[in-house]
Parts: sequence; C-alpha cells; structure tokens
Amino acid sequence: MDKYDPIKIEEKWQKIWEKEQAFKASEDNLKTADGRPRAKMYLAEMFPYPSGAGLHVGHVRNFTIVDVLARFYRQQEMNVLRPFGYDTFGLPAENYAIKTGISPKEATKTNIDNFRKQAKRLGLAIDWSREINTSDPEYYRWTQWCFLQLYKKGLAYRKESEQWWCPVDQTVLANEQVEGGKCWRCGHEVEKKKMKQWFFKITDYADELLDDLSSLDWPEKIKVMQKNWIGRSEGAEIRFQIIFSDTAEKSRHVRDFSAELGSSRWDSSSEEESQICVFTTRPDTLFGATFLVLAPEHPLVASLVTDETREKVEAYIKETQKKSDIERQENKEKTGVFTGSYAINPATGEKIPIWIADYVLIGYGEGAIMAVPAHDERDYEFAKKFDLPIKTVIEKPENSDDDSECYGGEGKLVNSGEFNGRDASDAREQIVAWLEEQGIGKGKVTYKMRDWLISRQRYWGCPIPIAYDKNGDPHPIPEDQLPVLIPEVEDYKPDNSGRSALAKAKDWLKVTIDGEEMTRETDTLDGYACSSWYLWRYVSPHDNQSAWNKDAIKYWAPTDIYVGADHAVAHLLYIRFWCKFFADEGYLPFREPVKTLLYNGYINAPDGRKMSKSKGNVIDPLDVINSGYGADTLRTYEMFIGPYDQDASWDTNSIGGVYRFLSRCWTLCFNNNFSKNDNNLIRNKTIKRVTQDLHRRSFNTAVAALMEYVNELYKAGPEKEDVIALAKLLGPFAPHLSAEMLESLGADDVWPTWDEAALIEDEIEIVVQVNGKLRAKIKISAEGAKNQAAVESKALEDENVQKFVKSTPKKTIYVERAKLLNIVA
RNA sequence: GCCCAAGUGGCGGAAUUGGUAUACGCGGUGGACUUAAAAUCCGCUUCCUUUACCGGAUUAUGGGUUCGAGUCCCAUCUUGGGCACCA
Repeated sequence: MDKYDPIKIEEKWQKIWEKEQAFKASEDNLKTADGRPRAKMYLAEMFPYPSGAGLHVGHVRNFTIVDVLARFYRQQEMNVLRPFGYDTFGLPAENYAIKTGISPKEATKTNIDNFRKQAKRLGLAIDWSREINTSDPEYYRWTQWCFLQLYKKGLAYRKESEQWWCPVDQTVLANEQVEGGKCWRCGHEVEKKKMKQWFFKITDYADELLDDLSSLDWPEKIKVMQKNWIGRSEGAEIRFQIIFSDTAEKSRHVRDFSAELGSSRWDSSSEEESQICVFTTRPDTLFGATFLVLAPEHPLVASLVTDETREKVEAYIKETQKKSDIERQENKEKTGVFTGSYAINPATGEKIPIWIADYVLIGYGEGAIMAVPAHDERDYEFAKKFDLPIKTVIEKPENSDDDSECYGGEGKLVNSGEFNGRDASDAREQIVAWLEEQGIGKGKVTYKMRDWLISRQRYWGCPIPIAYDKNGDPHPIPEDQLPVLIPEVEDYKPDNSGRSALAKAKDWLKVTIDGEEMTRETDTLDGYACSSWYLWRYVSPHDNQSAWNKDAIKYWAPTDIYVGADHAVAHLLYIRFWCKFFADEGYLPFREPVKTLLYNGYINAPDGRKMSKSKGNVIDPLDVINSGYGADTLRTYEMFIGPYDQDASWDTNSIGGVYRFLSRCWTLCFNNNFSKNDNNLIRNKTIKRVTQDLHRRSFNTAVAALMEYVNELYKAGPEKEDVIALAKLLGPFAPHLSAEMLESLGADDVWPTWDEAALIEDEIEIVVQVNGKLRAKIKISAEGAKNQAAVESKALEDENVQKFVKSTPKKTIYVERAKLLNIVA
C-alpha cells in the first residue's frame, strides 16, 4: 500500500476537474440521472480583493465554508451555482502604482492570476467559466449602466456639502467608511471638506430596508447593526416662536448651511425666521421644555445674539470649530452659552431662554432641541450646570425602581394642562394632534442614515458616466456609448485640486453628446458600487446585452447562502438597497438579494493576536499545503478549528491531528483488507450525524463524527460499504481524498442516506440516577426499555442503586427518549 | 453609559428539546514495534481521595425554579463585539 500522498492526488484531481469543467452550472440541469427534479442552490462568498500578498488563511476559511456546502448540496444532487470573482478597484492597487509605476491594470492582472492559481490549489468546486472582475470593462460597463438607471430616477444626484475627506488618500469617504473618526483604509484622521459630490439616495428606501430585516435569515448582530445604522426615530417637529431681544441683530447675517444639510429647511420666509424648529421623540414632555438648545452651527444663531452676548457666543462658536469631531465626541462635559434671546413654549406660553451647545448636532433632526431636563439625561446635566429650571411633567410610577432625579420612562402626565393624568404613551399622539391643529408642529420621522456618497477623487475606479456642458450642468453618457473606459495616464497621483488623475487625460476629457462638446466627470465610483450588483452578474457573466439575463436571474437568484466576515453596514446594506431599486424598476423579481447570510469568524495567529505582516505572525496557506499536508488537510482543519461563526486561533499542532485522521481514512481504503463485520449501526449513525451537522452548519462536529467513525472502524475492521460511506461523507471537506477513494472503490459520490431501522439497538443502556445523581448503568432489551416497571425493577436489583435507595422510592421518573431513570429516594 | 454575545480540563472545543458534563482533536504520559529515532499502532489523561474499586467536588461567582440545570430565572464579576451626546 502506498502512503497517503496528498500533493500527488490533489494535483491529479485538480487537473481532472479543470478538464471536465466539473462544476459548470447550468439552468437546464433540472433533473437527476434517474429523473427526479433538482432544486437550485446558489451560494457565494464575498468575493475577495486580490492583494499582492495572495491568499491568507482567512480566505481559506471563508471559501471552504462555501465549498463544503456547495459540495454537500451537489452530492445531494441539487443544481448548484458556486461562482467566483474579484473585487479589483481600490486604493491598494493605485497606491502600489504610484510607488512602483506599474499600472493598476497590470498589477491587478498579476494579482488575479496569482489568486486564481492559489484558489485552484484548494480544490474549490467553482464554476470557473463565470469568473468576474469588477475592473474589467465588460463588467464596469454595466456598473455604469446601473448608475444611469439610478440617475434617471433621480436617485443619483449631485450636491455641494461638507464631507469626510482623507488628507492622506486625498479622497472623500462615505459615512460607512469612517471608523471612529478615522479613514478605514489608511487609519488617518479624517477632515471635513466642502465639495460638490455625487450621492445615491439610499434614504428613499430607509423604511423598507429597516422593515424587511425581520424577514431575513441573517445573524442577529448584523440586523441590529443595520437597524442602528438606519436609526429611525419617530417623533414630532415643533416650532417655537422667537422673542427677539431689543438688541438682537435684526438684519440677518444668516450663514448658508442649507447646502451642508442637503435641504432647504432654512431657506425661509421672514415669518419662519422668527421661529425655531426642533425635533423631539417625546412630544408628550412639551410642557416640561424649559429652554431651547441650538447647535453652534445653526443659521439662526447670528440673529439671536445680543450686544451683551455676542462676544461670548462668537468665542464659543470659534472654540467649537477648532475642536475636531473626535474631540467633541470624547469630551462629554456639557458646555454652552446663552444667546440672549427667548422663545415661547407653545404649550405653556412661558418665556424660555435659547442657548447654544455642542451636544446638539447640526446634522441630525433640526439641529435644535427643546430641552426637557426633568426627563432627559443630557438636558438634565446641562440644566444643572447652568442653573436652568427643571419641571417635572411625567410622574414616576410608584413601583418604579428608577431612583435617579431625571426620569426618562413612562408614566402619567402632570403639570401639563388639559393633558394631566394621561399616559405618556397616549399623550404623544394627542399632543402631536394638538400641535397640528394649532399649525405649529407635526408628526415626523427622522433617520441617522445619510445618503451614500459615491464620488471618489481617485484614478483606479469605475468612471462615473456623466459629462458637463458649458454651464456645468450634468448630462448622462448615452447607454450606447458605454463603457466609459478608464484613460491611460502617466501619473496616477491625485493632486490636492480635489480632482482625480483622470483630469490629466486631456483628450479623454472631451466628449460630444448630441452634437454638444462636453467635459467628462473625473470622479470615479466608490468600489462598493461595483460590488452592489455582482451577485446578479454571476448568473449571466458574459451577457453583452444586459447587466443580467432575466431568465437566468429568475432561475438562480436570489442568492441562497452568502458567506462573509465583514461589511455589516456598508456592502450588506448597499446590495439590499440596489435590490429594492432594481425590483422597483422591473429588473429583479425579488426584493432581498440574500436569503441566508453566514458571517464567519476570523482566524488569528497562534498567540491570539491578529495576523499581520508587521508582527511577522502570518500563516501562509500555500506553505501549509506545500509542507506536505495538502489542501484537504488545510480545509478539514479550518472546518474543525471551531464553530464557523466564532474567531479561532491557528494551532500548528492541531493541524497534524487532522492530517493523521485523513491518513487513517486513506489506510482504511487502500490496505485492501476489508472484513465482513457488521458495522451497520455505527455507519448509519455516522451518516445521520454528519448529514444533520452539515444542515445545521456545525462543521466542526461533523468532522469529529467522522473521526469517531474512523476510530471505530479501526477497532472493528471495515466492510467495503463502510469505507464507501466514509469516502462520500469526506467529499465536502477533503474532496481530493474522497475522489481518490471513491475511484478505487468503484463508487459514485451521491450522498449516502441512513436507515432509521438500523439505528435501533437490541440491548439498551439505561442510566439510573438516584436523586438526580448517576449511580448505575443497566442494560435491558429494546422491548424491556419500553416498559417503565421492567426498567425500575431491573434498576433496583443493582447493588449500587440499593446502597442509595434504602426504602421504597418516593417517586420515579423515566424518560425513555433520554434512556434515563431517576429514582427519588 | 446603552445594547448584544460569551465564560466548560493544561489548550481548541462537544453536549441539537431541561436528562450520563468534559465527545473529537491538541498537549502530556505509559506501552508495542525498532539497535535507536521518526512514523505507526494500543492504553491512560477534569480535580481531590485511592494501587484499584467505591466515593466526593466541578461548567465565572452567589442565589432560585425542578425529580433532574452547562442549558431556564434573578443578582454580581470578567471578556469580546456593536452603538455612543441621534433629542
């Protein structure tokens, strides 16, 4: 018998699979060989960014999860689509180009070739004919088409606004790409910069994106993150009449913040300029509003200051501007100044002071609040510090254990005029109705989510298919002129003009549309736009008539299982947004792109820290394969390492155990020493366990079950049938070894089924407890186990049981399902 | 601060519906084979007591419900993740 030589057999099978295009998917593959219908199954991982460093062990885990499921469903004779692609636009390739002069296009090609070669060595069951690459003009032509569809419907628009700007990468960033005030790519602190930018109007779908979360088979933590990100709050906007102080500046020097806020909320008549609009989720506490607070950037501030307060207010505003957003977030100590003016609480008619403070944010709600210190933590803190009145309007219920001075809960209204005695929850609606009657407010919903900023001032991205006429007005590039190709340039470096390197391609900039000379847009699209539709491209990746073929999409999509480890609120929100948009446009027959989302954990270095080049603790999967372990061991090890959705640390010793296990599988098959032993029980048990474990995605215990099976076959001696079952069950984890074994055994790879009857044992072991403590194990016939009295009398015969049961038992509990008898003595 | 998840041997982890806690693997240890080592094969390996059996303790800590709790409830501690002045 030859020794198990993974390198040899893996090369052999990879060649065979390549030649036979073994995993090519077709929507015509509807029936099994014996005529039963095949269900479709579409699985994908989040496609990788092919970095120069090649595959790392995290990719292997991610790809293997998809592969195990793909092969499992395939062996169960389903029609499986399992494609692969590359997310290739982005900063690393461009920064590499700036450093080395090698074009991003060239570097990307090299990296893809390397990635593909490495992925193939894992033995993945991929339909390689469907490979896609987002920086391929054949692909980004359709990204541009998608943009134009959004543009046509007004969901891609341009506006001037303050945006996050990374001074290192010299580009703006989406809110989703700013992590803790820092650039997600380079980690440098971001700044605000006012620029005219392109946006996608994701906020149009805020409600649906929120509501549909409940129907998704996604991890709860992702749903919560998306819910928080959308940040829907229901409440009311209320207008407060301003009493201008005599010395308050009447000639308005209202600064223009309307662009900043993306609306014309404050482009208003003089009547509205004498009012302050606030947003609140607690209109029921209106009677307790004892002052107003405006964000320092609020445009009305300039007209509220008086001669006495001007100096202080201006100093405060200056101080706030100096602070970075991070500093503002870090320092929670309340600060603020009085403007000098007052407003009227519309409910009480009382005159209340107007303050400014940086704990009120200009970007949320109305940039102004009514402060109810008795029932809001922050307002309470502020009122205490500046000695402002606190007025209770909600009575704390008597049974409440909340003993803080500031009560934010529910209760009955007091000090609230005609609303006294009402429940706060009812009063919310009633007060809003009253405000509407009075014409001074209305019910309103606000969201934390902002529109998706998609402009990037970078070279290596999908050009935005827009050109500008002489007046600077945008025009879409006609669809028949797509793709707008990325021009070749000498120097990829952005300058600080706020324009990408595309601006350096002078000839490319000129374009004629409808006989008119225009200048092309030089911004490129956020890479997330390119990945927002790729799951649909996979169904017809080479279609040159449409982004995706309607029949193919109807058959394959939506994606049944999508596996990733990142992008909870960016990519995973964007694909849902595009899906809903294209469903509205009639291009998709479903409104959610992914049925089941699996979110796998990371693999850390043996010391538990993140793997990184700088720490020198990176495990290279190719080294693991080439060291002699092979891909099957690597794959099986990464499935055995722990639950797929938890982080795990690499253990260099443990992988040896998996290799030993596969070697033992090999030995069982190839030492030509089959016995005639009856292993029906353990074989059927194992088939059942592995099948059920795979259905519930418990990959680590499925491998453990196979290990136990092999250990038992070593002891008992295997029948040929036992080894055939083993080879089939190994298929998802160790496909090369499985194929080699099945070939030698002359068997197909169809997933085995178990015989429930074979699982019934002749003699059953019953656990006997006395007062819940294990005291004996007795054996009884299957027939006897059905009879509680028989089990009891047998148990009481046991010497050890007798030691603990001195008199007649008070009670006995027999659980046949658990094979357990508990005697209460 | 708020929300969520988790805490089980020396280590990674298992226990699917409240029913034998510690499966499987690593590490350790003893033996077989070998001149020897590696590889391989066969044992043992939660802790305490014990040559062994028997027994006792144990799933972060403290209570509770139950015939029976790693699993359910309450409180506390620790770790990880998310959100973080969002009115």
